[in-house]
Amino acid sequence: MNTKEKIMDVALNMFSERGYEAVSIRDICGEVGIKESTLYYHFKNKKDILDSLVEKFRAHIDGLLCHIGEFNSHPESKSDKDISENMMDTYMMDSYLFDPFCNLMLRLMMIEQFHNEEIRVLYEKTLFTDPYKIQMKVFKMLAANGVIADEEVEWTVREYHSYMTMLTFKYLLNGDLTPGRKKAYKKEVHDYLMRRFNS
Amino acid sequence: MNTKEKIMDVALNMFSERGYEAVSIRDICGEVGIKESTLYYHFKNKKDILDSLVEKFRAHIDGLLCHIGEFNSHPESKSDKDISENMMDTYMMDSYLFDPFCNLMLRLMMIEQFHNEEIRVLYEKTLFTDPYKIQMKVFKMLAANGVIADEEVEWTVREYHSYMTMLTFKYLLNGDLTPGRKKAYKKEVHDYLMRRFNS
DNA sequence: TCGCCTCTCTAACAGTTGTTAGAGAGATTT
DNA sequence: AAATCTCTCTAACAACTGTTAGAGAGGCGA
Repeated sequence: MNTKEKIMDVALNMFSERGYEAVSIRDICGEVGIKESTLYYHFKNKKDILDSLVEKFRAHIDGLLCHIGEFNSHPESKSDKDISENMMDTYMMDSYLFDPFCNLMLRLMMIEQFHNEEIRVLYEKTLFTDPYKIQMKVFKMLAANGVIADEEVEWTVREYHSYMTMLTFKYLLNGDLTPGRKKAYKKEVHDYLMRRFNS
Repeated sequence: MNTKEKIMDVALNMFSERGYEAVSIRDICGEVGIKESTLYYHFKNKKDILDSLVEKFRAHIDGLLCHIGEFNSHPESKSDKDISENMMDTYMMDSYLFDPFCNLMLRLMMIEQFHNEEIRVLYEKTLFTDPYKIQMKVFKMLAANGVIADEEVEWTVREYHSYMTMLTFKYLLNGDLTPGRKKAYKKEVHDYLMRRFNS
């Protein structure tokens, strides 16, 4: 990890805990182990660090969404049962909520969205719009395979989406992401899936 | 509204948009129209403003929860139908989510919870634990009145709670609380209630 | 009228903020 | 060997931070 990456890593950790404005250049440099002027060799100003993080995040989720799209068009490798059990907790929200970079970016976006419209739009897309779209895609596929009825799709997706969103805010975007909270999240997801789709 | 109240009002508006640390004493005093030293006559330091807001919020929700408790013990004044339609969107979450003071406090708590354990606990209680408890109480009453089956109560509450929580984050705690977002929230609540309990 | 209480002011403090100019060290290219 | 490029440093800047000492003005009861 080079200096520029180290700066972004440290900055994200600090921004996601205390907010962008509350973190000083000296806080970041102290943690990285460089002088302030060195930071200005890699970034043109403080805002540039935030912009770079947002840009990196965009590229990151574009990659993930693209990967999910590919998976959806080649589902033959798995049985229907596997899809309903496995896909949901492996390929949908978890992949970008458990990932440390995405998780910290979401925290940062949760803080900054109130006074930064660009971040607000990205925040809404990442937590609400995109997951809903992906989940809709998956459930439509399940309906096409006869696993659930066509007319149930819309409200099944809405309920599923709301449940996962609530669990995300309650366990993954609440305080530190401790092993305990991760475990509680996984248990709740499992309990919901068992009751809703395996009974 | 006296000076102290004006300071708290302005401070809450600024804290809830930019976060506690990002707002300076001079920002607040400038907006209120007083000199910095005057602020220190009313508050012993900056942290004291935040603490006073949290204290005021605690008293505020205690009052609301108490009021809901009273209402629940005198339900005779309404018919069963009224309860299932009216109580849900009038007495449960809306009362403290639409209220401007509570809404701004929740935004502030959303920002500060990541580095303030006291606020994190209050945040979790306000958005997750308390609403779930209240909703459980209401649905148990509905079950006692034969409106829904006893064994359905737990998961009905879980689903209802998750749906309302998702809508809260999506519409009431996302960007400015515009009339448009308020209206969209109400429409989604109405659609959900119609489908889930009136079909 | 006197002193007291409540509230606001002017003026300043030491420390922190984002940012820049310019120099030096090491590696790579000419 | 000379020149260039990449990266880091020292040292400073003006503006801003939270906070305080102390004075002044208006209203109150004695």
